[in-house]
Amino acid sequence: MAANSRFAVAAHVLSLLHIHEGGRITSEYIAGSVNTNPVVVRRIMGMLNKAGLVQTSPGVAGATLARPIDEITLLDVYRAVQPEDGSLFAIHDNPNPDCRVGRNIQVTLDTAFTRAQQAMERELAGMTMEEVCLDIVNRP
Amino acid sequence: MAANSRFAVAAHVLSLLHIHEGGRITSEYIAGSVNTNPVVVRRIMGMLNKAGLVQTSPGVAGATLARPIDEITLLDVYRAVQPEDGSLFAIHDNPNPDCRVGRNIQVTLDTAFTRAQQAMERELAGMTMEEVCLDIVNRP
DNA sequence: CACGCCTGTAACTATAATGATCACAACTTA
DNA sequence: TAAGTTGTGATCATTATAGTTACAGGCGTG
Repeated sequence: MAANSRFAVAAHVLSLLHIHEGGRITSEYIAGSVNTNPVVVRRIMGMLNKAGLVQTSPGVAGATLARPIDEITLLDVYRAVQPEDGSLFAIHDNPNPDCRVGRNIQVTLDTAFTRAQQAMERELAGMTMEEVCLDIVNRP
Repeated sequence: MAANSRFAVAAHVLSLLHIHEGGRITSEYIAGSVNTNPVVVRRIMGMLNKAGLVQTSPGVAGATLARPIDEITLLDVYRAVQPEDGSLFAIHDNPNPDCRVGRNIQVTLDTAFTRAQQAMERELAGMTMEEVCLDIVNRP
């Protein structure tokens, strides 16, 4: 469970909120669908709330989507639940500045890694939660 | 240090091997440039060896590139040092099969996540270690 | 208004990945 | 043979994540 499944859980939560729109589903109900603990759901809903994707109110069940479902991209969801600096790849610290490779490797790799990450993010930005929900309801 | 910097270290190692081609650099020398422990370097060289990117011999210093530097892509390097199943994003286990969302979320997200990962990998596949080395030596 | 339900959070635990380090067997070469 | 090197197992510290308990505070219905 060290792998980061928050992205997937967040997409799951948003799908449920959309499909049950109007109703009032509790974190306990959502947790039952995700198969996890209600607190985990509330934590992720908190991140989605901070990111402006949903609106929640303390004490009242049933968060609402803060935006039309077709205006929430997977990139929005991904970024909402990434607390770190958002870098997909890490670069080792303090390479030897007395070595030409050590001196320049960080800048060089940062450029390359950024390109790769942006390609991934462009793809995520091209998919919306509406498509995800449609795909879900069109399956048996 | 939980972030995975093996990809960056592997690129660093390959750059050193190319730039010092013909010479015999030890894992200790490489570790000095990377700023880590020689054992860490040897382990990563072992993965590069298994992936067919370098050739090493027990007891003898100075691994050699197993392929021309311009035929080693960053995707090759990335894959060489990813021991896991290679998935960029994790999906939570055992969602509730009695719920339409829980029943289908895994397949749906797997499709979307695969698309994003493939976009990233295509970008990595478009960059070679030759370009990385050129960029390094062209810097002060 | 009182009670019950729900959210938001802090605190703690368990698990896993990673990197650093020590130790040592096996191999190469001078 | 001796020195140096690789390959690898074992251990430890650090960190991220998820699961869980506990509880303060908000909300709404009776």
